[in-house]
Amino acid sequence: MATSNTQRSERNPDKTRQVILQAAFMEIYRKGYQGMRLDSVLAETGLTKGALYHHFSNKQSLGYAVVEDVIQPMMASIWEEPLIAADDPLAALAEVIETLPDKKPRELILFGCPLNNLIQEMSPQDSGFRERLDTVMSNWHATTEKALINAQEKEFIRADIDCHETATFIMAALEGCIGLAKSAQSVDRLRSCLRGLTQYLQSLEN
Amino acid sequence: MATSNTQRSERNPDKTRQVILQAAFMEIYRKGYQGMRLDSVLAETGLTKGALYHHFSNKQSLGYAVVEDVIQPMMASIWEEPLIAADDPLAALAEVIETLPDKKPRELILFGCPLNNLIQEMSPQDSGFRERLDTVMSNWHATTEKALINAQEKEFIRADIDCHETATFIMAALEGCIGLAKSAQSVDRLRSCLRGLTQYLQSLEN
DNA sequence: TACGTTACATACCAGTTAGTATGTTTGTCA
DNA sequence: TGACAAACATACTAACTGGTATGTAACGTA
Repeated sequence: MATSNTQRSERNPDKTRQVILQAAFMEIYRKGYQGMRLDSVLAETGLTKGALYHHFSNKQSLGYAVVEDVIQPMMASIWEEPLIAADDPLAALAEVIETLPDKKPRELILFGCPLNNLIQEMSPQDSGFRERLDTVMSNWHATTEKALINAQEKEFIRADIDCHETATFIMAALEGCIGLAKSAQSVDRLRSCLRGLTQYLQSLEN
Repeated sequence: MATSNTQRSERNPDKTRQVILQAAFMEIYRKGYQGMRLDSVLAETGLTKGALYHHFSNKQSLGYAVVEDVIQPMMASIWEEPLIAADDPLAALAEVIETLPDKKPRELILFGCPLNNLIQEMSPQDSGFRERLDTVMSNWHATTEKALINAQEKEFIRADIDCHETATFIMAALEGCIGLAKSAQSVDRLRSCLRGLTQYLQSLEN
């Protein structure tokens, strides 16, 4: 009964799994899925092949797990939580977008959006990735659309606006801004580009 | 003196180089630079290692050449030529954007934009790629900005618009739309998303 | 406390892939 | 026409990389 719960490293399979997932995520974020090397992931965690292949059946399933267990919750925490119960959903949306460069400016400019990176790389090549990534996109779209509908009901934005289509465009424009900043590797360029998006958001106002 | 100029395959180094470049471009377009295999390129062309390493010093320089000699001219032909001398630059811009899904719908949805793909994959990893891709982006931005300034001078769009920033946002939004369509693999979704962009363009009008 | 299972570690393998060394043919030019 | 360089082809290698086979220590459990 004397289980040492001091999160030390005696034996903790759940934590081990998370450690692998997190390291794999960072490697994929930096090098892409195809560029990610299992050996690099293991070197960073201090674990070995045995541990990795105990928790994941192969490289592909590790990649899938990164989408489902890392990227999906990450997107939810960034978007769902701030938007779900905001008084002014449009303002909340603009707030999230504008403060994005402040969170992790260096990583965001260097490596872009983890979700978008994987979509661009893997969607055409692997249907398993495509379906999982599409699910994350659908969830994101749903929360964005809900926020817009909510804002429309509260008459913050015009009644003639197609919330479904607008949500799609906002997502696209945002990913586009982040992606464009990557070629220039400049925070200023990111902010400048995002200003165009906030202007667009303003053009929706009632 | 009897050089058979019937473009047959006696010996034609320039053509050989172009054949390699074109095959490499398609492989990169489909699999990414890291996913592109020299053997696949050679298999498609019917050539061998000797030919490839005679024209290019290594994989990297082949990748660089694809950016400079294939992607750069491709972007120029799509953007510069239609916009450079249009009577109504804003309408011409909207025209290019709207007709984009009609050109190569299948490839565009499956594999996205060749330029954006390479930026997202290679900019963080290889400064040689980054600089060359940034040059292409700068040229594209210059022509877009010129079109906007031209439209502003002809009073097609409002005088208070920052053409530099707006050009950046248009590029970002367009790449975003194309990228988003990839996860859904749907032409409808691309068109729907582009409608948001054309709406934005309309909001610039005088 | 013996036993089986989980959670790893270690050692190794086979296929892939960029790159090289060398040979051969074609065109050019003195 | 003979020599020389350009334009390839062929054969090979070394390193990487995902995956496997096997061993072992921790943990729950009857």
